[in-house]
Amino acid sequence: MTDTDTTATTNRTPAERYDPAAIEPKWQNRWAELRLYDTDLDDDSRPKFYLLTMYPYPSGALHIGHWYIKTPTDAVARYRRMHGDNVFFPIGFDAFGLPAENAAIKNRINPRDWTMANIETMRRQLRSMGATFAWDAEVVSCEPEYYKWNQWLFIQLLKRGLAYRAVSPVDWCPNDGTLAREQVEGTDRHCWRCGAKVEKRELAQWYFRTTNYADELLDFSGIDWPEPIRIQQTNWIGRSTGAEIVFETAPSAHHAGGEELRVFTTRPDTLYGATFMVLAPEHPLVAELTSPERKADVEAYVTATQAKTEIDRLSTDREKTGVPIGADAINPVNGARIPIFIADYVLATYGTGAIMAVPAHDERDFAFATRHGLPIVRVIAPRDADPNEPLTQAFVNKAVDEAPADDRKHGWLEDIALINKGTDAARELVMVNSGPWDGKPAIEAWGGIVEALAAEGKGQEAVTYRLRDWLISRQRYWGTPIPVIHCPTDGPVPVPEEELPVLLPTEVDYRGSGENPLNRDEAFLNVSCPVCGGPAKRETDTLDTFIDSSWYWYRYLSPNKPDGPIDLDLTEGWTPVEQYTGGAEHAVMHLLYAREFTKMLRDLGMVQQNEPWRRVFNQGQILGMDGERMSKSRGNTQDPDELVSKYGADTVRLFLMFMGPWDQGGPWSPTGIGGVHRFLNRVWALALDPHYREPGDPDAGTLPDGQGEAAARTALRAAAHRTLRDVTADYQAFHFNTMVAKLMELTNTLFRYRGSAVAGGPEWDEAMRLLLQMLAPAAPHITEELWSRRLAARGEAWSSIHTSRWPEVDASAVVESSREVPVQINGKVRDRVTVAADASAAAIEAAVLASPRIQELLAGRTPDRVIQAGGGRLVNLVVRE
RNA sequence: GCCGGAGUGGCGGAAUGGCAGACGCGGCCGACUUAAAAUCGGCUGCCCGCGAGGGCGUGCGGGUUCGAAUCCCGCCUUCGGCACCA
Repeated sequence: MTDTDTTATTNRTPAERYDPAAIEPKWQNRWAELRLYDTDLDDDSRPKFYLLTMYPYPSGALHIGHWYIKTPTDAVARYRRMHGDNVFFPIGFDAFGLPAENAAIKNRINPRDWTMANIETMRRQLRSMGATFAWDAEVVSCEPEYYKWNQWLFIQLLKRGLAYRAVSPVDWCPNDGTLAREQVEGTDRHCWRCGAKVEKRELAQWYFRTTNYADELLDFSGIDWPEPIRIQQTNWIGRSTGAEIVFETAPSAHHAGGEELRVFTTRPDTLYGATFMVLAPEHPLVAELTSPERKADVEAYVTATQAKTEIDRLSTDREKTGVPIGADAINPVNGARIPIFIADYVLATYGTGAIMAVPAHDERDFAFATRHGLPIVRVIAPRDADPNEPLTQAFVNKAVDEAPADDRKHGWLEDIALINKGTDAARELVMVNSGPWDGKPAIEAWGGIVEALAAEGKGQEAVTYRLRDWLISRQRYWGTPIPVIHCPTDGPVPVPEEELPVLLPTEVDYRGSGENPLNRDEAFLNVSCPVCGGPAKRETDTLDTFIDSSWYWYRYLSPNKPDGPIDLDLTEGWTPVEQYTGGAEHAVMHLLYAREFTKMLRDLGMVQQNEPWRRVFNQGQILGMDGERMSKSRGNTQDPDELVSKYGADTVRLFLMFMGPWDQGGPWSPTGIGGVHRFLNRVWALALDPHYREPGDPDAGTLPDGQGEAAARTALRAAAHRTLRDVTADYQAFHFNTMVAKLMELTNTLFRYRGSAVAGGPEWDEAMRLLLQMLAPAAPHITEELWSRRLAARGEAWSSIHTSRWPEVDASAVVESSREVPVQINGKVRDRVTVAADASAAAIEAAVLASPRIQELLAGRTPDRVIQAGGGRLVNLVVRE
């Protein structure tokens, strides 16, 4: 802290210094006392505006990244209130999750104690932002009052058949149990905690039937979301239309054959070109079909596959490895025997876990065939081409490559349609090496072959998705216990609703391991079966925390409702949420899970809407100075408290908004925060002392050259209203950085007139009022202070600037009488001419041609063309050389 | 690897088919001050030129257009996500 007493000895300014430390707590307390931002959820007299920011994970202390996320959203809340909206802007904590367990194991404390202490710290820090959260509505997801309803909803979904149990593999460490992907380290895949080699283990786990909703999730109608998020979700869902085709295994020395092998393909038209088949190494028939002499190789390959991540397996530039299993399949259309392989580029979780390989028409299959010396048979070719000429690469579709880019995005079927429409790139493609189909147009084969198969019961059209059902089981302590009891007689039985919540035991001993401690908690584990009363075991898996975050904003509306998760009446009045803001890293998973969960809630009758949020804005992520993600463990966090004590909350808020576009994020750097602080000081100085003349400015107190007093008044008013027009648009579009820049510009303009004849006059006064109101949502404390002084000076009773009405643009103030037109010759700016604001095109052209500089450059030539762009905003003279 | 975003002065960024570099930081110069700090004002993309002025310039290479940071094609770099981090 610097000693501010020295100001008394300088004659810099007679006015009082801007001291945020004195102002900010004062107004924060005043707002709290007056309950200025409490939301009356039953007030129907004003438009409702539900503004939601992603509830934070209580990781420890707030860092600057939290401020980056929250303060612009708070500015929006304040901006909407100034428009008379009834704004609901709640906050809570996403309190279950892995970091609490990691901290608990490491420090031998209880995850709940760790979490609750962090929440306490973060609550205090969130208040210091001057944010207008509706704290009464707070939701903390690790409280039984909340997770009880996770359990209740799970049971409803189970009864509806939307939750089910299936076996699937997890990454498993013998010492620490199930591992998250981030807990598996290195190419040798060892455990992050103990270093042991990670294995796969098959576990029975719980799922939600997400895929039921796949088609509906592709439909974004009725919501207004940024296109990149919609595209990412659409690609994540990955709908493909194709066919399921039934192959049969061929008899062999060791095997009778005749098993069905179903494949999914998007290219049934290429069926005659299938020269081998590939199963996922995890395919259930692999063990059975493998011949004795291939067994060792196949098993080794299966084991090797387990050590690979899906990202590795799907990488298109990796060598396409695989091994034959010593069995053949029979192509249903021509009876050809084709060898069966396993290869890791085929995934068990997609389609049927098996493909027919058509190397001539698929790049991955082509690579595999080339590597393993398998035949490549072309079945589609241009009519005039030699069908048996060897291919150097997969013939995916030459016509597609030459088609206009927009058309190329569509699939094969559309491309064929396009070819038949006779586009420039169109070329007639015909079937070859395809028995009865030879010579027929390729466009007929796709549907025709599927139809023929269907007639014989050997295939049908099918749709498959990249999206998989949602695995909701977690082998962890710190989460919502799954309310199920496993009875040896009755199987898995839901816990009766009147016994909810199934409480998480408060005492927990990790014994230094990541293994779920619930597995050895005898008191928790041993229960009687709700059906037969016999001895039974409680489920020890807990729910994925993405479930907590899939409905918390509904709970905010009635956080204490004792007899159900959601208040239907309030929900109907207040949701879908008008605006949701949160990190871009959530563009797919959280934002998709929660959409799906909302649709399930709708099907349970808990809500009457299809989508949870009308608008979504993903802000960028603020990184540490090292360019890495900010985290306590990396030690690259910035403590906002430090900055707040030095500059005040208003400066920090404003600086975060000014840094750059909000959806971009970027590495944190405090460089430049002084400039924002200086800006607030200038606003302060203008408001307190309009007549002060700077001794350091030679022009202080004078009007700009050639500007009379009347013109100065008009110019001041025009600047204020133009700023209001632009700033309003910027708030609306979340362009906070340019919003601040425009307020700085207006401040600079006011500074130019400070101490002059127009300072303190009605136009000045209006400009000051607009400046304070425009700045109020972003810098709430300083504007409230200056507003209160302004009211006092005018002898008016106090009322908060934040309840004042957002001003209206006076369009007549914005219009100008003349404007400057840049003049280009062949696209290079060579001159500017001034014309009347309403000058006609002819008048502009005349003015341009009359310019001495332009005449000189034209040197007697007449322009070949005169282009007036944007209604005469710019003129381009085209002169041929 | 796949999907999505971004690349512009010394730095953060503005401009999304029409004046490249708004606004701010930093730097230089000046005013005020005994002085320093603070504050205020001016200049500040690069190159050539005393100057008037000219040339070059938005990651790289091509293209469309009277006109491209912006649109299209092909690359490069970087950030986010890839299903048990939240």
